[in-house]
Amino acid sequence: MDTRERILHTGLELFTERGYEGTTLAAIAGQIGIKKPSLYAHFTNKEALFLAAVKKAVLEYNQIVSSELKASETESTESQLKTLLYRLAEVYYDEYTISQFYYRFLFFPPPELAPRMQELVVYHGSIADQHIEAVVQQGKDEGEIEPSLANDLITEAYLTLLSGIDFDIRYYDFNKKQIRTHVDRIWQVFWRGIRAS
Amino acid sequence: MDTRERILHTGLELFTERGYEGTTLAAIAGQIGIKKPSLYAHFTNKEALFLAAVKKAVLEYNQIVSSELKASETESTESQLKTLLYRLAEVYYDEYTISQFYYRFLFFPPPELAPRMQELVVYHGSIADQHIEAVVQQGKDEGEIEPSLANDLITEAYLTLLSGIDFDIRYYDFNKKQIRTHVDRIWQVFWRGIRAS
DNA sequence: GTCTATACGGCGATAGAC
DNA sequence: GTCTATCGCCGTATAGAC
Repeated sequence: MDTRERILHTGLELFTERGYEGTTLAAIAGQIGIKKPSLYAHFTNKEALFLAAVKKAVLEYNQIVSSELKASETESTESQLKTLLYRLAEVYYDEYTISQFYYRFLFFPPPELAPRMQELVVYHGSIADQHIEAVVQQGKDEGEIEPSLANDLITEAYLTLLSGIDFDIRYYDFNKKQIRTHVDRIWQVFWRGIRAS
Repeated sequence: MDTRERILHTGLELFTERGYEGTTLAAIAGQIGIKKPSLYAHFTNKEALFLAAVKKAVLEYNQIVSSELKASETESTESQLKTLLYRLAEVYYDEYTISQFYYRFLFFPPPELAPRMQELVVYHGSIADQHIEAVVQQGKDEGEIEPSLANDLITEAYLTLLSGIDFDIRYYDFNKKQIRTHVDRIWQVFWRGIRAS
């Protein structure tokens, strides 16, 4: 990993933990074993460093989500949708820094940088949307899912469920095992809500 | 409102918008028309001011949630649970500063203050838990809700749905009308999941 | 309880040698 | 590309008059 990458990597960690104003350039430099002024050989200033970290986080996070979506196997629709919930929830643990950074600054950006950050954020929502709608349609074709419920309605509910799980992980500080149990439990209600009657 | 209260009020606003390190004492003082050193007549230092704001936010937020819970009327179980979702979601808009402050610093506290903050946070989860379980039980008694689903299972799913709505408001930047539509839509799936078959 | 004046440190950023 | 040295500014916090 070259120096620029090491700076971004450490920057992501520290910005995640301490926020934009709470993170000093000296701390970033110190953690990778160089001095503060050396950073300026790689980035024009603190803002540019931070925005480069945002770009990296957005790209990586979307890539992680995409790869989890693609990895879904050809199981039953129910198990496919449920497995996807596990996987996307577990991104929080397996890619802790990226996902914490992503949500921290998506929800609470430094006000003066918010305009320039929005250009960098490409909503992955639409990618997930399409994928889930396709699985839902497959579930209908196979007679597993209630045909009278519109695909986009089911997808919307599913994504809100996913949001809720994401929220709960942070709010209740669930560990990986607790999250599995949590997903298992609420899935019973959700599946009952969309399965063919 | 006395000066101490005005300081806390403005502090909540600025901490919410700019974070702990991003908020300066001069900015707080300036916004209420006094000078920076005057703050020290009311709080021993910045940390104490912030922790007092945290205490205020936690108390007010829990009070708001509690009063929304108590306000539920004697309608059908379905409409009662659905109305509660609207109300709790709309707290975000009606009490924007308090609820943003609450979640910002619950999820992303200044690391050095996290220990002292935890003492101040009393989870309102258990209050909501009990209330919702009672409504669920009532729904079973009246034959509206599927009796084979455990009360705590339904409550857990309901609260995750609420978390998801909270998350979506912030993530998609929904306005009040969009949130009503969103809740209406996902409620169809959730209700189908818990209603008596 | 508010003010002016000021101390003190740490911040982002630059200059210039190697 | 990294360093030492240093600048200028602004942050929290204190002293002491009114």
